[in-house]
Amino acid sequence: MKKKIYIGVAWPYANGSLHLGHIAGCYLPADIFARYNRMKGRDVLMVSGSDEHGTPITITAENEKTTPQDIVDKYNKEHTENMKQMGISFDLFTRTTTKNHEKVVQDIFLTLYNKGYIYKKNVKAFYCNHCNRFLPDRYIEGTCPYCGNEKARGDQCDECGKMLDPEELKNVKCKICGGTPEIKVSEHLFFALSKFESKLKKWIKKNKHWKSSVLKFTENWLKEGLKDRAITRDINWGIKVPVDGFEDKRIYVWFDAVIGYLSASKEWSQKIGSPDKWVEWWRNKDAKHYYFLAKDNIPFHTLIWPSILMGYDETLNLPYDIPANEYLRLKGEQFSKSRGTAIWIPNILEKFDVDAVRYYLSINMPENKDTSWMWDDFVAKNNDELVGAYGNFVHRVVTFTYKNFGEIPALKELDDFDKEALEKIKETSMKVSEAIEKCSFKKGLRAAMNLAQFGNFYFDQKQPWNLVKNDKEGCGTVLHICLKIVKALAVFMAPYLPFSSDKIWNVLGYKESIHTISWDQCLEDLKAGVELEKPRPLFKKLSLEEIIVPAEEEVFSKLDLRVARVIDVKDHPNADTLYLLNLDVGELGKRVIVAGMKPYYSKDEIKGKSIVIVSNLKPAVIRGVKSNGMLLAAEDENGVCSLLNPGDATPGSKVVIDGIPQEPVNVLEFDDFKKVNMIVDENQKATYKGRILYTEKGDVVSDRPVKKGAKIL
RNA sequence: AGCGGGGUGGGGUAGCCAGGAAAUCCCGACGGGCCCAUAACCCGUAGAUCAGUGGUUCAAAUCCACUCCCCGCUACCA
Repeated sequence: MKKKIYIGVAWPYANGSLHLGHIAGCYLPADIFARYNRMKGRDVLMVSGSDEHGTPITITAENEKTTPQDIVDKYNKEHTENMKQMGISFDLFTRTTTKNHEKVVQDIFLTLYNKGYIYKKNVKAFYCNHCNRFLPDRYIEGTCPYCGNEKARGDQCDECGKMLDPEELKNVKCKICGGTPEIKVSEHLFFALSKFESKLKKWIKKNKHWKSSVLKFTENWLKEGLKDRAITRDINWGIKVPVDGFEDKRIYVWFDAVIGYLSASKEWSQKIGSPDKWVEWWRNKDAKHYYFLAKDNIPFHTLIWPSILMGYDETLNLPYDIPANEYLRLKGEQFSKSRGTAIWIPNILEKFDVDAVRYYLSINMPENKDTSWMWDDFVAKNNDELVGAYGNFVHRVVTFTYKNFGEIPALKELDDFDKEALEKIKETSMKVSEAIEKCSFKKGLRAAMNLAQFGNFYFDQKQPWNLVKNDKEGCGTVLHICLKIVKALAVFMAPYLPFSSDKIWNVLGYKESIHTISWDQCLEDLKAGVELEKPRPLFKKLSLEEIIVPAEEEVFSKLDLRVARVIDVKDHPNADTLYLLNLDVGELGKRVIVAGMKPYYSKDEIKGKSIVIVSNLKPAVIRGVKSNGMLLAAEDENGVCSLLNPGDATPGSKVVIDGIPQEPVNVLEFDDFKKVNMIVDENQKATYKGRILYTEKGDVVSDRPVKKGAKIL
């Protein structure tokens, strides 16, 4: 029987688009691994799906005035589409809202319940009689017992930063209706994680081949002792609890999502018409289970999911390896759905070839530490490595052969260098294999790229352009070897760059897809005489200017910078360094903003001044007071802080710069604003990208002398 | 400030978890070669006290302690 490889990939949460961080973190490595193993002749089963239950989705639905089902349908469709576009070769990408999944989850739940691994326990929680529901912590507001802030949330006080238990709050209110909720006892079901502690410890001892970060993380959790966790929630969006008396509750998302690994395997079996097929992966001792996920997901896969499996059915396979990745950041910031800084898959695929993106994500994969998506680096690696080294080698070889022979020439006499070249292919095959088997994907790619470089070297040394004139046979041999290298490269790159590899395969005259062939094909002979197709360049060069400049200026144009006059200054009631400024913003009316200028300016100094504000910044509550925008101030490397002075421009008038159109958005996210880097120049003028900010009355300058290059925030 | 992750030639990195001849690869710089190829490719040269200090050891980038700096999350960053 063929070796079985099971690949489970983290389930993307269905309340937002996928971004590059998701792909680099788990989908791409999983796909590389899957494609490689299929070529190695192993039976691969790779599954995942959208994670579609839980509170955040219900909140998104409320915000968008629609139903959870709509939200989930929308993102499941998008995720499915994006996975396909990125070339992620799932055997099944499903969702947690299927009947099958519900059935499997309930079965596991009930079994664990009957075995005593799930038990009832009373929990105190706030219940709103008016809304007729239990309130999650974040829907509770009350007076903080520590600092007296009246708007502390159930889980935390924004004023003093203390973590709270909802019961500690005084004057508790329901955030939804404003009514007064009461504490009610609610019965919930708990999963007895603690009962698995010793078993888990034993099991983990056997898993020394895990990545150190995964091992360390898990051991830390175990050290602190495992706590039983509530696995039911007082909401109505989720899987029904198959226990009497829990009709109003649902199974908690994290519990249902991990079970997707099993339920999806079963669903896949049904879909291919052999419903018991999943057993070959799950009850076969020789099958190996791999789980791909990002670091924030580690304990769910190293502790919780194994516990569920152990408790449910001892004969099921536990994870063999969990090569969790770190994070991919965008220029130092983490990719995240909740912040506006990500690069979304739907957008990026409009602009770039999939394989170019896959190449950069692969060569830059956050295998051992966080890495960054840097646009200049993306362009450099695309142009110098993918296009320059790999693409160019393939193209120069195929083009040259096509022009001079039109077909694959025969292999004749070999000299030592030729033999070395053929040996190099074998060697690379081993290196790439070994690396991918160990989930060292970067290493594998690099090994393949080295072969491309060697190919260029060989081609150069052999000078076929000279040979063709007086030794056509010898020239043919050289090209035959080069084409063998090209063929091998297509195989080695197939897991990483599936689309371009397929193209090369066809150019070489093969009719089938490269993804159906065996890895060992990389060493097999080429048939002389096969006609070549007319070659086209595989990859395109990119230019940084086209990519990056519009992106940043786009953000600047969203700003609505205005002149404002300070009418009044007060101390912030709950902060040492903050003022409340009452501003006159002309046509935009009057408003209050919070400003951290107390250490730098006295009240008298500020009062009456004209300043510059970002008027369309998303309002934020800062220590209990809502701030409607923020003022611009400069701070230099010595810590000198200065307001920006718009001269005697009228309140409400616009602050603009030349060359960038003004298209202010209604609400500007703070994260977007942060991307705009304005500085003070040597003449004390406020600038963006070397262009001076000005109003109808003249240039905006720094109120106090600051050093050149002072950052404006 | 709390938690987490890092600091290796100009930039980006590998190696460090299982210490051993002063260190990998890519880009960049400089010099040379080639002209088949998407002004691509090939060869050569320069360039690192492996953040700092102290310790363990016959031996440390690799182990331990402390310090400094950077980044992410959280926060009276607005």
